[in-house]
Amino acid sequence: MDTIEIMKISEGVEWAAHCCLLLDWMGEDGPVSTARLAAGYGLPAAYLNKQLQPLVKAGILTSTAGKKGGFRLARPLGEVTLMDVLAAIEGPAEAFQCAEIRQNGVWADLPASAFRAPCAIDAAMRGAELEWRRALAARTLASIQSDAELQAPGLRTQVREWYARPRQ
Amino acid sequence: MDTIEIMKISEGVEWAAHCCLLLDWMGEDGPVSTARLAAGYGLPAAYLNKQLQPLVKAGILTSTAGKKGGFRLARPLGEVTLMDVLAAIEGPAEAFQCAEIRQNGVWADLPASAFRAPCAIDAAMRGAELEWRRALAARTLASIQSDAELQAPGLRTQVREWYARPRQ
DNA sequence: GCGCGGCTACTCGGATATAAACTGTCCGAGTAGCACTGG
DNA sequence: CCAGTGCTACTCGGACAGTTTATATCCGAGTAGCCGCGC
Repeated sequence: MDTIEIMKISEGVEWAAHCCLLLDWMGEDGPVSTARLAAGYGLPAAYLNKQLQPLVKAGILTSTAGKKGGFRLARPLGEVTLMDVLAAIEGPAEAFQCAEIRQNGVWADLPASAFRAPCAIDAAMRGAELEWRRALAARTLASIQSDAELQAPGLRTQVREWYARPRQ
Repeated sequence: MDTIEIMKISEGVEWAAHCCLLLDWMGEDGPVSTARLAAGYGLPAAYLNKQLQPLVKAGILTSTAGKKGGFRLARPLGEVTLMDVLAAIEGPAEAFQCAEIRQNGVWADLPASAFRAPCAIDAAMRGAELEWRRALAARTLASIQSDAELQAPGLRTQVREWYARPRQ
């Protein structure tokens, strides 16, 4: 087994996005607890809870404690982008971090003016990453939900029925 | 200190890109050993060697052993893109890996036809990532080198002089 | 003088430790509902 | 019957381990140059 899977985005991003969609579908029924969310996707409940916490801090979800508590959307899905979800979990830092190694050796003797302009490699990487972030920011969870419902009509009621049915 | 720096791209990518540029500048002087490359950027030599190995396997560099051995560019910088370098080191896998968690719980009872279409979240993430990869593939190392030389004219000769000068 | 053989120094390449991050689990503080009690 | 109060069950939130990945280092196989020797 030699599966290469590096530069991986935390799976928490996928979990969080799915949960946001589900929270919208279940929105009228009040908060949904971590246990129920996890059951709906076959995920470890405690870890899912840990992954959703940053979304609360980011203002995407609200959490209520107590007997009938759980998570709820803090704002409509149309105002939440994939970029918001990813930034909440993975952090705002960029994927490529230039260490300015050019200043360590060969270029150490160059005048400081040579470093006014950013490293050309860094600039190119940042530019490409910006494209990525722009595409993510242009995509709201509402549009994704719309796509999902288009692929499988009646998804909303189906989900609500599944959750209404008593779990074994 | 709580600096968030996740979803990080391996620093080997930056090292490799810089080394490719330098190998082009030094191209006429024969192979450049890991030790000299590392000295030029203040990097750990053994680890840099480890990072450059995938570039050899990817056909970007060629390595020659022996007394005056080292690394050399396998093809001109105009035929090497940032995407090539990143794919060589980080692997060809995509950053976002959809685990299809939708099939685990709520949607388990849906007919198989509902899963013919890919997960809407996965589709959106892949689309954004594709933009990123496209931008990286459009950028050759030659164009980056051109930018660097534009910012600091005479860089080529300066680098060659630094390497010609005996190290202390 | 010239060719050849052995030697040496240096190279890459992979196997081996160490540190960091991600993944997963557990328990406690706190709260909202609810039942009970007294008026 | 109704309001107040204490209790209980359930929630999130953060503190605590296990496992994979990234980082760093070291040593061996192998090669190219070079020196010395013999012809």
